[in-house]
Amino acid sequence: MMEQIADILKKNQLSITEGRKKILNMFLNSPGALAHADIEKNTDASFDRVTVYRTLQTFVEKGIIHNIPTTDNSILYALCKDNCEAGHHHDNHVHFICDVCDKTICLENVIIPEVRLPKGFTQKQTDVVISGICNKCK
Amino acid sequence: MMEQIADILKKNQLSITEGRKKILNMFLNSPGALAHADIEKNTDASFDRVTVYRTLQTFVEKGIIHNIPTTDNSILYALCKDNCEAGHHHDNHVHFICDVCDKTICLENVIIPEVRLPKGFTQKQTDVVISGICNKCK
DNA sequence: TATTTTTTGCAACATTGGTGCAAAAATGTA
DNA sequence: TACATTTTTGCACCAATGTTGCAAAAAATA
Repeated sequence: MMEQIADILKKNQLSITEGRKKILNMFLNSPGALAHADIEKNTDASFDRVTVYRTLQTFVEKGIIHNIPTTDNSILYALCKDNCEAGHHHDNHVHFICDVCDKTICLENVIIPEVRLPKGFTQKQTDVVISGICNKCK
Repeated sequence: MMEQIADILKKNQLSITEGRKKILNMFLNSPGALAHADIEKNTDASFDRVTVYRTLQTFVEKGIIHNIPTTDNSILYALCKDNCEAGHHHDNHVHFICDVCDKTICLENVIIPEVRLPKGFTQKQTDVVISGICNKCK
């Protein structure tokens, strides 16, 4: 398991450090998305706040994680699937926020439908955020 | 015009104050969404920061405005159309964020296509945020 | 107009995010 | 393994954003 994590870091030309391994491990073991606070408040590993910020930034740049739009002023991060590359996210799945457990889940299999924009608009990225009740809370 | 504004406030059982009138007016005259900072940095009206926060909160609660999901840690607000009621938003249009002018536009006529969720998920609200280049910047 | 209720502004605080720099850790090389 | 180089980390400090309590001011009500 820890081998797999080191591999991911190596593949992305990142130094293998305790912090990065532990944070990446959190994502691999999390069913949903994580906020900065979730990582900082992790009990069995304490990093400096700044380290967490920088690690998350690095992971986003490398295409290991992506961030998810939210209606409050928080930033959520989730693991990218294999088709994300450094500096280029292909993030075409739906994000689901559960009103009960408050978790955000990437619905990898739900593809975003095509949206036809009015004339003159050029479309680059489309984010779909659906809220409701998830399969575990119903 | 100012009459219309007072009416909206009255209809929502809100005291009619200078601050609320001016902030609501900004929304009525804005083609797109507004951030807290846009309102605070408004030149011809200066309110206390706290007043702006509280006014926006109140407007969201009353269903006058709604907030739009973003991938950064900002909150965007936009006017609700008539079918929003207090505590109950029906916000089924697409939001467009222009990468050039950085404005957010509600595309009222672009209806969100139906998304089929996996079994067990109940859908309440769907937000679609598309980024790219708007019709004015192209 | 007078009284009651609501809203505002101020001060103080909490949280979140960013920067520069020296110490520490990781990497590459002999 | 030991060393030099590069990268990352932690600390101190700063800036922006958001919140709360409370007295003064404004709006609604009688």
